[in-house]
Amino acid sequence: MQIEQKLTSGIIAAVKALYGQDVTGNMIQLGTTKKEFEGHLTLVVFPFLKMSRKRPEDTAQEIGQYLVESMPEVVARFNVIKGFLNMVIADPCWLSLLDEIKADARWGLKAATPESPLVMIEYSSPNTNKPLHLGHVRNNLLGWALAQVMEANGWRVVKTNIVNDRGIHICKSMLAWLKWGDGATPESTGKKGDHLIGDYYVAFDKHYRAEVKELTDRFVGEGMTEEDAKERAEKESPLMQEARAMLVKWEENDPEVRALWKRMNAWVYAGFDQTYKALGVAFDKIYYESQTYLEGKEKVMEGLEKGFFYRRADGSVWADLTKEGLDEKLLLRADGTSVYMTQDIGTAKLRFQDFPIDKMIYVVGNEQNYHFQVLSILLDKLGFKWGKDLVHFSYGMVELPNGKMKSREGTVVDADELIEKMIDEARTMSQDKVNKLEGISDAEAREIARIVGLGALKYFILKVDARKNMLFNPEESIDFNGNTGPFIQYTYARIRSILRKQAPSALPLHGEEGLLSEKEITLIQRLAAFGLSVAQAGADYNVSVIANYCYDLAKEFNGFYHDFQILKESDDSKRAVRLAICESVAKVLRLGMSLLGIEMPERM
RNA sequence: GGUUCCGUAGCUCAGCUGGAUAGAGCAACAGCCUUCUAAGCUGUGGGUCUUGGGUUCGAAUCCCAACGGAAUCACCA
Repeated sequence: MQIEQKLTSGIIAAVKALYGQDVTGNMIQLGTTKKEFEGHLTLVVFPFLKMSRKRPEDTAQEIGQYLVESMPEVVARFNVIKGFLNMVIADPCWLSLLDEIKADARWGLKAATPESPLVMIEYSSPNTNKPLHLGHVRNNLLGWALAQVMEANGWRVVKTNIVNDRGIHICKSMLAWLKWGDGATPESTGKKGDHLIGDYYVAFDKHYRAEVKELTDRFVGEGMTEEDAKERAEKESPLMQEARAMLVKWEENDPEVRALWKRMNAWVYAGFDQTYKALGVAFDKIYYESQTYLEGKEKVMEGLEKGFFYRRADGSVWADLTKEGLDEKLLLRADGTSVYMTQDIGTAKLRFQDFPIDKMIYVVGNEQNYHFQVLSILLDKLGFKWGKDLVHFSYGMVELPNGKMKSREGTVVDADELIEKMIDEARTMSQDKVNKLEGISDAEAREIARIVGLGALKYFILKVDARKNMLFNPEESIDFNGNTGPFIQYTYARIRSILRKQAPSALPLHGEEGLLSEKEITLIQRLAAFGLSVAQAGADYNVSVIANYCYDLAKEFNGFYHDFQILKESDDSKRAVRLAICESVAKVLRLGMSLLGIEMPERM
């Protein structure tokens, strides 16, 4: 950083001295010099041509000359190609920069203070009627990583989860369990609670569809059209009617239904906790929809009084958003019960009571873009200061080679199974390389496989832009070579192996010419840029920036590792520099990957 | 139809706050382990950046339009 700053003020002085004009910071375009040219930093001089009234080449030449003369300790020499001024930065600058990086344990990261603005991030938000799948995995990993990135940008962060623990879908599982469960529990079956409940949800669906089909056929036999018959069958299905009756009982606080509900939800939570723990995600505050779903009404009534909303003849309450280019949106049904939107308003109210929120980020799939567009307008109207600028961190779907995941067709990729499979594959992989893990206990080997397997999975998901739909091919998607989590972990493990043999010593800060190679300077330059990636990831809500940064750094380091000796370098100064680079690369890789929630193994 | 998002190598993706000859990985082929961990490194082949206009000294990047794909437009959540 410091080098760019020095250069910037040097350039401002140069233009002033040469052309007698003031330049603003944004006219100064300093970039990394392309590999095929000599130099480290490049100034684009086109913006200055109007001041110099000279050809690009001459302008660049003049500025370069001025810089070399005025600040030789920074700009050692330069060359000009068209309108580009390529500058070679003097070695001592790089050395002191490396020293700075080495000394800072949290290089590139900002720290929050009690006065920092507070951002609440909602993510995960599961239904309690079935286990988590790959879509949830993407949500959870993104939410966690985003929280880390915001923290690294100096925000105070509250991670929250709104659990959808009530509604007809839960009743379906409950009913199925009562009918066909025969008292099965996680203990009696040895099944994870969420999977057990999921099984009954599926069972309900299966029976329900059979029932609907049977009824439809009967109605068709009685002369109805296929379409009408199906509609009637769905309406009259005894199973569905039973489920609805159960929901009514639940809302009436029926002790028996409530007791069963609590019992079954507890099983699911135990299961979720296990999956969350395996994924390495956690929450600061969990809200339950059963406790919040009534909260929104008051706010809606308030909006009604203030004339933001209106009431229809049947008593239902609506928001008219046609002026905003959207539709009219229902907020309260005619019977006074709330809908999804109302609940989100209520949750917002509770959250604002609990925390002094400056910014709210919802990590929710892109199928709900419209919902959040509306929610933002409504919260703004209702006076939430962060409503207008709420962020819907909208991520794309995970698709399988044959299309979308569909629970009905059994094409859902289960989160627990996937995690287990990744760890197994990492284990198999490392067993092919026994020589490396010699003398390692079985427990350690398992821990490494866990770190690497999860690293592969997490990196695979987080390296792509969250907005895009992504393809997951169970057979070939998750690799351990190339642009992958294990590649970066492996780079880290190799460095750690070196550092175990020799710790870095103090740097020679005024090395003689030729102490640093171009590869080393490139690495220092890249290390220095970590903070920029962190800032960009935070500003754009784009965690993939961090993943790509880590990959580039690891790739760059591997080239260096291949070409240069480190421990065997006989020149003490050179060895000290190389060890410092090793240590710094390892540190920044660890920091970067930890923003993604990816752990790093000391060996693998 | 309205709204939002996406379109870059055979495949999966970077690059998008305008800058030099558009980059990685996978897959294919050819090399590199008696030397710090080969989950690595090096090389070869592979591109009308969907198309057409516009702005600019300069466009994959910004603007407009078309085409192609996705999501959504529920008294489900």
